[in-house]
Amino acid sequence: MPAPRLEAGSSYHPLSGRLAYFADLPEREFRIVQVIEHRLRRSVKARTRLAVEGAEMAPICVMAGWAARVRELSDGRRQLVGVILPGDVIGLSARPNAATLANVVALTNLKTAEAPELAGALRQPENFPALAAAMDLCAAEEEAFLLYHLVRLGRQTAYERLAHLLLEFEHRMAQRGLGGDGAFDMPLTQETLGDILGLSIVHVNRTLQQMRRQQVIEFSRGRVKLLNKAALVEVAEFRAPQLTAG
Amino acid sequence: MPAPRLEAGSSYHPLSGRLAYFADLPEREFRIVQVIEHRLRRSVKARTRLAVEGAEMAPICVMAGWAARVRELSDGRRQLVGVILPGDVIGLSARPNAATLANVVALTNLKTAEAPELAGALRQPENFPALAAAMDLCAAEEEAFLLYHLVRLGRQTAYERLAHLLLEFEHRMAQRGLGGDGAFDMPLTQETLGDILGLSIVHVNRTLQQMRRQQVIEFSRGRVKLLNKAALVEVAEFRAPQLTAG
DNA sequence: CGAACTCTTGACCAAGCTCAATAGTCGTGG
DNA sequence: CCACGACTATTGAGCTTGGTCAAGAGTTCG
Repeated sequence: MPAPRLEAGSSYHPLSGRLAYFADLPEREFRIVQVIEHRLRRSVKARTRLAVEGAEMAPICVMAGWAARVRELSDGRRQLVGVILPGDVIGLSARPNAATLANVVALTNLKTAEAPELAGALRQPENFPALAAAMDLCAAEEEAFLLYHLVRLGRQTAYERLAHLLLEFEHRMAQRGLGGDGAFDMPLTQETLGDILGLSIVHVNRTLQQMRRQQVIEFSRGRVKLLNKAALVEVAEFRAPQLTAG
Repeated sequence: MPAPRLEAGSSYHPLSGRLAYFADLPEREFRIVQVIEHRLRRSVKARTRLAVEGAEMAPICVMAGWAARVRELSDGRRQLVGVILPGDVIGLSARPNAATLANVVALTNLKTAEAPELAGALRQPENFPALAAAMDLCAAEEEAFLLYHLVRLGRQTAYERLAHLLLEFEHRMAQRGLGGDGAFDMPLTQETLGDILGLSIVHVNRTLQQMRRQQVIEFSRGRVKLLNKAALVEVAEFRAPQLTAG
């Protein structure tokens, strides 16, 4: 696995990057996030199972590397039902004893940090109003991405699916201060992209080639550059999630 | 639209049927549910839009009829990202000002009842512990169904998708006291099934015919009977969601 | 430096789509 | 209560997107 490339500034702190996107945290609440980000990080090897479907788990924040929620069929087919980027938290639920709904596996080597404070804050929103609100918005955004995923799989062509997925990744990475200007690290194999997009590895390859030939993307050694974002937005009908009413 | 067929007993009360499945509500909390169920119901015509993406909305319980969460592409392709059955509540969020994430449309004529009390209970779980817990489980179950939906669309064949969907419906309908013995009302056109399953109307038809020929299902005039549930479970790899740890 | 992944490309195949035509159903208005 | 119009279901024919199989070339890491 390629070592995570480090961007300027906030990239070391993807969790606070993400939460800051959703709410302005007052000093007292921000300190909780800092505690998590400075906590000793655990190294996790690629392919390790981080969570088991049906089991309970304590909240963990992914600080570096990518992971995914996975469902598998008995004959080996598998579908990634969610992609977890640096700054995402897994095992976070307002409800104690919540069962995890899908296995979670590390797609690359990871650095993780435990984050029990976040579960606590979620259960006492009156004490951590901004933090709880930001986490609620994170949860809503995750649901929005699930809906994106459904539309991609149900009604879009391979080309549209891939374009839409890349735009989602670009949006999410930029949000947490990783990448910018349409460029970001995407340490995924084409096989993994296939398991996300519901496509065969061969077809993922051909679709990538087509986008390269048309000069709308670059993608090599784990780094993506969107060369013609407007064209991608157009074909994929991508719109960033709109989470607040008004 | 066919008039909703009425089953024995709790079918008039799909909301309490559903909540009772998840928690034993003490008298005091159950009364809230009864208030909602005896409230004057509003008739909603098929195809009416019940919620608009990005807008805020007050909680509404569907008491009879089916609805769906929908995403549409500009060229007319559409994907139903969730199916709403009697007893399901839409617009329920712990967070005030929550934007709806997808349009909601009535698939049949509906009877609906406003349910603001549920939002209140969700925000004061200490006052309504059983009710809040039941609603949390409902929300978890809904997420589990979203994951089912992703696997169907991403990695299953048309036959498997349809089998899996029918089993999900059977499970959900039985849970709220509608149908039983593998039979239930499903007032959906084949076009709608296609928009759920990511298939063309023609292919839905052929797949249904195949199942009928094999005598694993009956489906006519809005009523489904699963004649060989074991076979369906086997091909679709269906497992009812497991929501609590331990 | 070799083993194990990963990517790439060609050739062929098939699940599922589109188009088209016909037959049934259902709800509504007269 | 019936007839009409609008949906809805069914079926055939031919096509396309994306899958499978296979083989070779790059990478990467121990």
